[in-house]
Amino acid sequence: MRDIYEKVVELANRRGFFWPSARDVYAGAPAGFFVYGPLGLRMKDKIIALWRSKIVLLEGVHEIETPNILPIKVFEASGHLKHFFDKLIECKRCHSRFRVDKLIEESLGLKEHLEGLSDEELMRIIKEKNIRCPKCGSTKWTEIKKFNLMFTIAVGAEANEPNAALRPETTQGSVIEFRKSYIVMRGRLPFILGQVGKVFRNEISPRRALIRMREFQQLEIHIFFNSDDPDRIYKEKLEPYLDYKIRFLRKEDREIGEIVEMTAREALESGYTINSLITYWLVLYQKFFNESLKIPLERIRYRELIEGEKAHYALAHWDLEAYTEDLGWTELVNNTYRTDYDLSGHVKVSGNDLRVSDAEGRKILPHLYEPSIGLDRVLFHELMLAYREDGERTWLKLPRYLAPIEIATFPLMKKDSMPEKARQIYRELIKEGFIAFYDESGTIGRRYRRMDEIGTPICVTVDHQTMEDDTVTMRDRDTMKQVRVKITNLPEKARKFLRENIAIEDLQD
RNA sequence: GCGGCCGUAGUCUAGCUUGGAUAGGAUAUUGGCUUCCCAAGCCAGAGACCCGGGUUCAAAUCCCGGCGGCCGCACCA
Repeated sequence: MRDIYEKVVELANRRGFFWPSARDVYAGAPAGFFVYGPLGLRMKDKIIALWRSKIVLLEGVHEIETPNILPIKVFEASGHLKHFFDKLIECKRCHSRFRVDKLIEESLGLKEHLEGLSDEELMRIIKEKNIRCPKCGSTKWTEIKKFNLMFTIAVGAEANEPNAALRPETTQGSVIEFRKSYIVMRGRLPFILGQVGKVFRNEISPRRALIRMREFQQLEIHIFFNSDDPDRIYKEKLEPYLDYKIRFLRKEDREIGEIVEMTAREALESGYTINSLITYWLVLYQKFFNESLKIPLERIRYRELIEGEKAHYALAHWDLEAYTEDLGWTELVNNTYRTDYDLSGHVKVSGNDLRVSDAEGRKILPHLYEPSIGLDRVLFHELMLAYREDGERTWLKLPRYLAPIEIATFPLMKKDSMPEKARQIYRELIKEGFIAFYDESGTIGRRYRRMDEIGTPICVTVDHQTMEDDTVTMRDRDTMKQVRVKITNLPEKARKFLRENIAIEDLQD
């Protein structure tokens, strides 16, 4: 099955998970922006809730919220400005494009970078040195084109020039608020901030639905730690997981594509994962994606990035990737060791001392390790991995606790007080905290299929027998099997079924 | 942004080559009949030619531009 991608996009659009923004009303609406419909939004909230319960709360993360708009100075300090305004030039013959500075540096064998030069100066070098296209050898070039990969804006009614930008990552908010957060929370190192937030990147060509968007959402953890003592706390925390196997695609294995399973102990002791802190978080996130988000281990790997692929701020960098037949390996989490790159950048540009005191009263500029989840990509992969069809029906075999509707209640027929009874059960389920849904339109079979298609794990049906003995049937989405239970036991049983990976038969009274 | 292919109801699609009268079908959806445990049937309703310009008596159809989609290249901090 190689067309699941398209089926999921179609289903998501048709049933209200997500769809392209503004397209129906304004035909030329730009790509890369998506609406989350009612079902998609619920599911997204559930993924966030799962992350909060499994990571944020357990790991002592202080979650904060920082603005989407930040002064442009911030991005000067973070290095984004320099790296976001690429100057590209295109070969007129073969249409290959190159970064102007790289082209000149590589053609002339220069070691010095040419960042300070103006467009005119760069063009003069290209003409004078007769620089050829590395691909086809032509010397005919277009003008230099600038690619602004950040959304800049003018804040203030009188501002004409851009003085701020939409953030391309939530990290900078955490970095510039780190010291304040540390003080108000009476922090000690390692000190952890977390953010759920929208970020904005002016991608050249957004593609593949939720995979590459211009506005998307990150779940970020920012761990600030003393680089002289990266094992503090984490040596003990890692202890129970030393035999846990982490799946790596190391840079030396990239050619053959072989994934190496390394125990946390091996990874740490060989120096590959640098310190206990990083090793622990690599373990934690692999476990989270496997055990909580239910992505099979064989579809998960950490891909080690090499020079040139790594972000400008990264000392070490692994992408947690997930495999699907349609999209291949896709990055879901950016795991970067950013050192003190960001903090020291802000110290330099702002002139402020951003160091904090440790327990012994020493001033420290902490290092930063950051696992950053691309939320939209995670949701999309959950849908792709859940998609099932067997010729008869289509269903989403989602982890039960991620389903946007948890339990549906139906009257078997629209008569004999069945609708009233089913509605009453529906209301009780809502009071019990379930996301419930009531439907009486169409035949019972059609209603089951509608729920299957959006991944609703349980369908409860009120039938003739209900009216006699106050029992209902509970139907399992995946097997279509039904058991009969007392209405009074329904909430408890449904809760158990949604939380635990048990069979419907185990709920029989 | 470049090259190739493409754009018709919510979804899938016929029609386009060779311009012509009410844009056809399937499915989903809404109301009614049927009364029922896995997308049954019948009746009725609503719903579309991506946007703009041009050629023409006449454009879904031909031409140009824009926007968007898919694949490849590039980009992906």
